This record gives sequence, structure tokens and C-alpha cells, in this order.
Amino acid sequence: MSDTPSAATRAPAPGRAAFDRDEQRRRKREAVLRVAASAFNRRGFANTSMDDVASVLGVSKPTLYQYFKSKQELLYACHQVAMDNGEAGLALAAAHDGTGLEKLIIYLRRYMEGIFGDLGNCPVLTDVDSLAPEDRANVVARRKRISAATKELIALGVADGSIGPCDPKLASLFALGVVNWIPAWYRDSGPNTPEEIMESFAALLISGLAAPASPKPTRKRAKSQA
Amino acid sequence: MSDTPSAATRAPAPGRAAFDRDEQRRRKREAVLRVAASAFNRRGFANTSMDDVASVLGVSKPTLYQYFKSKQELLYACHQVAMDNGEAGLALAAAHDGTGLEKLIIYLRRYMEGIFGDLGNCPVLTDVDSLAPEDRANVVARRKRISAATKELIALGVADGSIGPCDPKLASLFALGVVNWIPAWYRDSGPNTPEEIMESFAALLISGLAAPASPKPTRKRAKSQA
DNA sequence: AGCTAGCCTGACTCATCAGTAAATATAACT
DNA sequence: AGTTATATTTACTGATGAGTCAGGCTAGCT
Repeated sequence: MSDTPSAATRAPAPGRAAFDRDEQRRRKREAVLRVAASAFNRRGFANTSMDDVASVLGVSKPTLYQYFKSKQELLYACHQVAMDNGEAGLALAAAHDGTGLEKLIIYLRRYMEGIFGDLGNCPVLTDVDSLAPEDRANVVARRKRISAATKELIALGVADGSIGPCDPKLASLFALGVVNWIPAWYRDSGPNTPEEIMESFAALLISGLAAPASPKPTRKRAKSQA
Repeated sequence: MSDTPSAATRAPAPGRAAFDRDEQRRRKREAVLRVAASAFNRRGFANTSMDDVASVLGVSKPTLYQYFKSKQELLYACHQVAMDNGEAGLALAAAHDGTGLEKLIIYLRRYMEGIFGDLGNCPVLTDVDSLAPEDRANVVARRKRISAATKELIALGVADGSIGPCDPKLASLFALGVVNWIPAWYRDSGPNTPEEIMESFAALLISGLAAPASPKPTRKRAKSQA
């Protein structure tokens, strides 16, 4: 990694150099997180050793500890990214002026985008038990809030008539299940793009599987629209 | 060795004793599996030691090895139970004479029942990587078949008009996601019964979240499509 | 009683990692 | 050049946990 910084590190202020260093450090930290998250996702947290992560990055294990103080902190960072995505979606939904159903879909789309992103796809999500106790409490509380907000969004939709009568709690678990399970099967190399998946899932969430109208429509017209 | 040919033809006593022993053994094996599955589900496979399982049962670790040759075999058994449930559901669906949508719901209900049962709720499902290589191949292949059958069921429904136009592959992942995520949040002590959950989820799968007809619910009559 | 066979246990072995210490390389600035 | 701060490595430690072994207990048979 002979990163030639000759471009910007000429005569200028020592401040610049310090900035570059910080920037480098930030990038490296993110690289570690990205690789670790990916490995955790594929093989599971417990099945991934720090040596594994290090070897993918082409460095030695102690280097990782330069950027994360422990393996658990790495896991915690994964959780934070996922929760950030959830909260970002909620913020987007709150900002949108529309029905509860619209808000819900906006939220879930944003959340899914996060999941499809390199960093966000954490089946590690399930692995709350591997966190340090204090981190776990933190994560559980934050996820509870996100989950409650999802429920509220649905309750709102039921109230404004955009969502049919249902138990908002169960409906939120339904919706989040669909989304949270994505990392369990999605592969970059798969046949469907994230956009296709988000589109299909949003449609299925909204309208379900049942055919729109007639019970036995023999005439099958090619509907080229979703 | 010592295959007593007199077992069944002689006095009743020896046969009975042997039977009782086998029966005992079977029950104990099942108890081990149940406890292990429960522990794996709550704390994760890797976070559960054989000593943990043993102590819950009030026996010592080597005893477990009397019934399962390794921890991985225990995990494999969990997977098998889950897959048995899936296949049982598929068989039920195949036996039912109705639309593709009906078959799909019958299948998923049965599958969910398995998940709610003591033994079947395996978030361990995700942990394919902790299996022995040969077991893993087996599990992956079998799950692929189940997954393909689910897709076929949906394709059938699309063909017979009971299911709206959609990509059967994505729709199956959608449906299985909802179901497979259940173990991640369901607790016996929770407010909802398995029946309520199955009912709600089946309804949501079929009709989605959107309110049935008009934005202002007047009367749900024939829906005209634009 | 005495023998046999299966079941169970305490006390090990051995491998795998998370995390650390000390030494070495690299860059940044004077 | 020398000096300092940072980055990275090799080589360890210590803990945890899967799986084993040799002996002991108990139930059933003769």
C-alpha cells in the first residue's frame, strides 16, 4: 500500500498533513468495518476470527485493534449502521407529507437501501447476544424505539384509512420480517437488482399476493404494469 | 452381537425391558435436542456450550455424547426438524385441491406451526455455516428444493389467477422472509398467541396492508380497475 | 448372590482465538 | 542528519470449550 500522498503534501501547512492522516485513518477504519461486516454476514460473527478479517485486508491482526478496541466493538458498529439506516428512514417518513401507508413505504425503502449497501447488510442483526452487556442494552433499547415507531406509522395509516384494519404491532413485525430477512438470501451476484427487489416487496407489502379483482378471470391479459 | 432370537418368542419380560430401554433412550435424545434447540435459538449456536446444554438437563457433558456424536450433529438435527416442517407443509399443500394461493397459505400455515412448536423454532436456521461440510451440502440442497417448491406454488397461483402478477421467485422470498423471521421476535410470554399471529400474517400475505377499496371507505363492492 | 451391559461422571487433552507486549518500520517535521 | 509520533508486525498469553478416557454406578439377567 504505497499510497503516494505527493499531490497534496507539499510545502503547505502541517495542519493539512494532520488532516490527511485523520482522513486516512477514517478510511481505514471504515475498510475494516466493511470487511468485517461482510465476513460476519456470510459466515456469522462467531465463525469469523479477527485473523480472518485481517487476512482479507492483507494486514495482521493487531492492526485491527488500532481501529476497534475489540471484536465486540466491531459488532456494535455493525448494529449502529443498521440502526442508523432505520432511523434515517423514519426521519424521511416523518418529513414526508402523506398517508401513513406512504410514510411506511418510504421508511422501509430507505431501510432496505441501507441493507443493500455494502455496510448495512447485517444478519449479524440477530446476534444481539454477542454484544458486550452495555452495548446490548443500548442496541435493544434503540431497536425497540425503531420498532415502536414502525408500529406507530402503521397505526397512523390505519387511522387515516390508507392501511386496512389490522394489529399495528403484528403488521410491523410482518413488514420488518420481510426486510430483515433479506440479508439471509441476497447476494450481489444474484439475478435481481436491489431496485427490483425493493419494488416488488413494496408492491407485495401494499397489495399482498392475491389477484386484484375477479376470482376466476380466465382472460389473461398481459398487464405490463405493476 | 448377542442378537437374542428368543426376544420376541420367549417370555414377555426380556422383550419388554429392551423396549423400555429403547423408548427411554429415544425420549432422552429428544429431550437433549429440545433443550439444545431452545438454547441455540435464544443465545445462538456458537454462544451455547455443550456444558450449558448439559447443565440445563442436569447431566454432565459426556452424557450428551451418548445421544449425539457432536455438537454439529445436534445442529443438523435442528435443521432437519425445520425442513421436515417445511416439507410437511408442502405435502399438505399438494394434497389440497384448490387454487395456488390456497395451497400456498396452507403450506405456510403448517410451516409456521412448526416454528411455534417447541422444537421447530430455529433461528439457528441461518447458521448453515456451523454445520459439518457434508451436512451443510445436504441442508442447502434440501432447502433449495423447499424454496423452489414454494416458488412453484406461487407460479401455479399466478397461472390460475388466484395470485396477482408477480415474480414468483421474489414473492417466495417475501413470504418465507416473513415466516423465517418469526423466531427472531416471538416469545411464548408475548402478548400474541401463535394462532393470532398466523391469522394476521396469512391475511397480510394475501391482501397486503393497503385498505381494501376506497381511500374513504364507503362500501366494498366491485372494484373497477382504471 | 454374582455377572454383564449399558449409562453416567470427574478429570483430563487439545485446538482455537481474542487480546497484548515488545520490537520494528514508516512518515513528518526540524 | 536526528527526533518524534504513528503504524504495523512477530511472537506471545490466557481463556474457553469441544470432545475423550477410564473408572464407577445401576438395572436386568441367571
